[in-house]
Amino acid sequence: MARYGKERKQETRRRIVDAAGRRFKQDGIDGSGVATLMADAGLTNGAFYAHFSSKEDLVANTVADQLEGQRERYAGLVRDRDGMEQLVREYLSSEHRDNPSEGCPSAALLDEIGRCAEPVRKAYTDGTLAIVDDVAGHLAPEDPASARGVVLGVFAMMFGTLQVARALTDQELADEVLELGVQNALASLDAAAS
Amino acid sequence: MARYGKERKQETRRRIVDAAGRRFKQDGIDGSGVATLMADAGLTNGAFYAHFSSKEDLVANTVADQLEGQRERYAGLVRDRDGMEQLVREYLSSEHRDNPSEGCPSAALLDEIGRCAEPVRKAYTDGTLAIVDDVAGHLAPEDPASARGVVLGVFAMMFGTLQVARALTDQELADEVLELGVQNALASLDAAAS
DNA sequence: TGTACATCAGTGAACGCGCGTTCACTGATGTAC
DNA sequence: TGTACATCAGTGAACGCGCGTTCACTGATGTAC
Repeated sequence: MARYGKERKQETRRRIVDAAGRRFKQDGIDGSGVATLMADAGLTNGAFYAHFSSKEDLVANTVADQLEGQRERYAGLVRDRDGMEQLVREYLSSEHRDNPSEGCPSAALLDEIGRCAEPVRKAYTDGTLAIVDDVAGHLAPEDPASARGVVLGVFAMMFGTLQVARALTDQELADEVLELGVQNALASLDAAAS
Repeated sequence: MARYGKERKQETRRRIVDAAGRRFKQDGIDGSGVATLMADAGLTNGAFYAHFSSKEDLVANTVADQLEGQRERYAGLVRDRDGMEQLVREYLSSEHRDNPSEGCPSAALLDEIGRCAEPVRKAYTDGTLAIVDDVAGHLAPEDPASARGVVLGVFAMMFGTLQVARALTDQELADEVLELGVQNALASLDAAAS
């Protein structure tokens, strides 16, 4: 099955990383086995080690890829206040709450990432800071450095809020928490922009 | 080894739940095996099913117990503004960040709890609302119902902030995120109290 | 008071299963002649 | 142009191990006589 052009292997690797991103966010990192991930990607377990040196290596690459995907998703929204508001409202929506596998990796995996070894946390730190710097650069173009902490704080708030909304069995209360989160996030961003 | 008074079995159960709380917060729920938990409690694996019907049963009971422990810890602090500030500063401290096994179960386990079956999420919902109602009742005694959402929002923010601080490899940045979180939390609580 | 018995919390080996990882093999392809 | 060969991504069985759970057994105790 080999001796295709080298881009063929890259495409397969991409399929594995995409499948892992979705599966991790749905079942957790510890909750997703290598054989399942490979089946998701349309392959058998043995092929895994032609692409990654270990499961942890995949986790680090998947975290980086997921965050880069988020950054690109946000890039178009982050250019003006209306876009920022749309970002916040989409993030703290019942659709996002109910579809973790298509959503934000931080909301789905953050406490597990915090328990991972350094390479995974490094990938998380770099990927998150790339997003935060993007947002801070548009929010306060004259002083992005000082906006960085504020933006990271707003994201941290949104991560926790979405996680709480997912854990609560009282859906009405979860909806209320999301809506209050929207108000808080917008207020913080508006304050930082002025 | 039996035929002790019935409080003897309760003490053993308590040891298991305490050990599980610490171990879950350190290694995650999926990352903690029953045999390890029982060894932590000074027992062997077989005794587990004399106390719990399944691992999930233990998880639900441990989540409830951990949150009740948090509630009691907060009860003394929540009575005035100085206490509230102390609560927030201790929560968003580097000590808490660096010692998850002795800390808040929400910060350590929230995304995993969100993936659990209904009984666990119900235990989480009830335990968290007990804390939130305690705080809201002291923060706005004349209208606790309306403060409930605000307080839950502030806690959600603190959960996400501590998780981010744990995941970042840049400790200085993590410290900054914690300090900004303190400011945000206090501002929200003060606004709700007025 | 002393002895035989019933209780049942806790032991530790075993169950089938899925985990992460390894490896001998396959077979479709690009290349060399 | 046609054929033999080298490549290597992917296969699928197997590795040792720990998982959650079950179960026959143990032995310290409270109770009955």
